[in-house]
Amino acid sequence: MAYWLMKSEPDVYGIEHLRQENTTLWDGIRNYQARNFMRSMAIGDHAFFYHSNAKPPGIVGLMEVVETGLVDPTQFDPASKYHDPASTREKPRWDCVRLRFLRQFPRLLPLETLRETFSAEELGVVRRGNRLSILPVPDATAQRLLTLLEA
DNA sequence: GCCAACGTTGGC
DNA sequence: GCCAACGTTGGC
Repeated sequence: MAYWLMKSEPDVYGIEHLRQENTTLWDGIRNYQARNFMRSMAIGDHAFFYHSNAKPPGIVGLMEVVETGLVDPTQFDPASKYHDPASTREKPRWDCVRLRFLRQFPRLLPLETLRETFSAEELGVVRRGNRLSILPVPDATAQRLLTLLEA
């Protein structure tokens, strides 16, 4: 089972929303590297929920991948900010996964603490200027994270 | 294929 | 508001 880190702005879609909905389609990803990471996800993988553009930014929860290889419907919707006129139903460019709420941690683990604890190799999100909204988390890092988040 | 200009993410 | 770190676009 692999671990991932997935960013979302809490004002747009935060852990509270997921807790209420139980599952969500992680749509709107328009970066090929992030898309390719989603494509390599497997059902049962776990993902850390990261609040970006938050005060402070940090990890707040844990999710489970419950469906993979889903077409992102927003690419066909002219009213959506994620509309992609170059994408066709025959050859969709963007896809997504479905995630299920597993838990919300007792406290947010701030980026500042992550920077003090992990190198950029151990946890890519601590790299300055990192813009990737989906990142793989090495297993050893994930285990240390879970310990920190329980405390 | 190169590269300058421009756009986006996201921390601070 | 600023800026770092990219990704994308388009002229050539």
